Amino acid sequence: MSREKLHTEVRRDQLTDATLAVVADHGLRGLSLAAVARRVGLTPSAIYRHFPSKDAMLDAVLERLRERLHGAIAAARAETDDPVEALRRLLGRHTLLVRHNRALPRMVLSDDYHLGHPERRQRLLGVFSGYLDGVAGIIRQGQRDGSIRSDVNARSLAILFLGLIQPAGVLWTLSDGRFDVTGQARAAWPVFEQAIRAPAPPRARAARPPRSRRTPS
Amino acid sequence: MSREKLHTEVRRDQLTDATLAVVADHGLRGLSLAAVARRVGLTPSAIYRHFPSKDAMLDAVLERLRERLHGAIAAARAETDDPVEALRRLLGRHTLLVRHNRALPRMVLSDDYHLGHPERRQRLLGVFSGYLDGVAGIIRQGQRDGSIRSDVNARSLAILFLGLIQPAGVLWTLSDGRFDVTGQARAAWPVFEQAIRAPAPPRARAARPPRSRRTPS
DNA sequence: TGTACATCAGTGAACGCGCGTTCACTGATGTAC
DNA sequence: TGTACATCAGTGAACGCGCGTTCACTGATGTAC
Repeated sequence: MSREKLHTEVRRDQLTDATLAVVADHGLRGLSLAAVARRVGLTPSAIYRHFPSKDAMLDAVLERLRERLHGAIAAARAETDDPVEALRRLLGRHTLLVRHNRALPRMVLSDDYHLGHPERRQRLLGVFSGYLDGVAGIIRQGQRDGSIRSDVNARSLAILFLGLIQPAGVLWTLSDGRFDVTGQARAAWPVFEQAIRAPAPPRARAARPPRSRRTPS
Repeated sequence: MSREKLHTEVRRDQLTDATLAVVADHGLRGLSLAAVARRVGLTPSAIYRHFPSKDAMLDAVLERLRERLHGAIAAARAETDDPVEALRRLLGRHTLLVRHNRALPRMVLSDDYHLGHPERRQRLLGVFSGYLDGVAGIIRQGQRDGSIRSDVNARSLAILFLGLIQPAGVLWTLSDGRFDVTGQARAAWPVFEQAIRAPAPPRARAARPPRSRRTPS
């Protein structure tokens, strides 16, 4: 057959992409070296020229996802100084990310990926925590400048923010793309925005606490 | 060895329980007939006396999860007439459900379970939708009696409700039970409650819209 | 209450399959002279 | 610019393994008489 020979860095990139594509189409269960190799136009055994094992290849894939997630946060922060607006943009970016990387929810949520690999679960938890830290950072900025309520800790609000996308992402995956993630994000955002805004604006009109009957204990 | 012979209904129950336990401990990837059989004290081939295939056994497991999820909704509704209070109780029940059924998030979220089985994905989506319908039902009741805002459709709010638990459940799974799901639910609930409450109470004080700068288009 | 028999939940050996991985090899590519 | 050689990305056959499933069988259990 005499296949083309390419440098290992190029192949590593191709293989990582192909892995993401296979996972997007067939899930982690359907991820075999044969499927990845087929997509790139190689023999399964050729993969071992570029990765020492299937696990190592999956690690490279996780690293790529980590970059994209953290990139979304950095981009959202760079675009504006208003923390609430940054969150709104991050929501949009994250929604796009999920839509263009069907493999993302599959890999992050599927236990197959990390069960039995304690160090990998640790890494995945790290990616998750890193993302939450980024969100919490934006929120803390808002709490400092008074635009975001301070009576709930930033981390809890960050997880709540994740709740804007995650269930929608799951529904989107389950419905095979028929569920309207973007629409859900658009509908849910104003509710979230209103919920996190600081109750009393700086220019006080009436120092009345929010309408909730129960005061947080 | 002369194992004890039990009626097939009893064994089916045992096998379903054992499957949930194996999935909880080792994930769907670690779910083998051998592991399930070992847990019950049987030979792998004995399972075929009670289920025609591994898939059929998994279907029975999903049915059990469906019952528990829907049971939580029914119980929450039965306990109170106040829709907001019903949601609060449902959150508590759902949290408990996740904590006692580690297999629940694993099976519902893991694509391994449904990828390549279109009819099963359909069923899973049905379970999901059924749950959301139940939540949306409670919300609609609140929208009718004026306790829950009507400017956002009930289904979107229901998905937002799911967002109270799902990311926490994922973190809980990833951290192997170290993440405090209950605490997160407790912190997030007041924010959510306040966000969904109808902006203007019936006894009108001032017909001013909420503080959001952007009006929903 | 005892006996004869049908039922059916159990066993264990064997199967075919797909998988990740290894290994000896090939031959294109880049480099030193 | 040509030649000789080391490097290294490719191949394909073969491996061992675990898995779901089948099958002939066994023997306990429940029932009809």
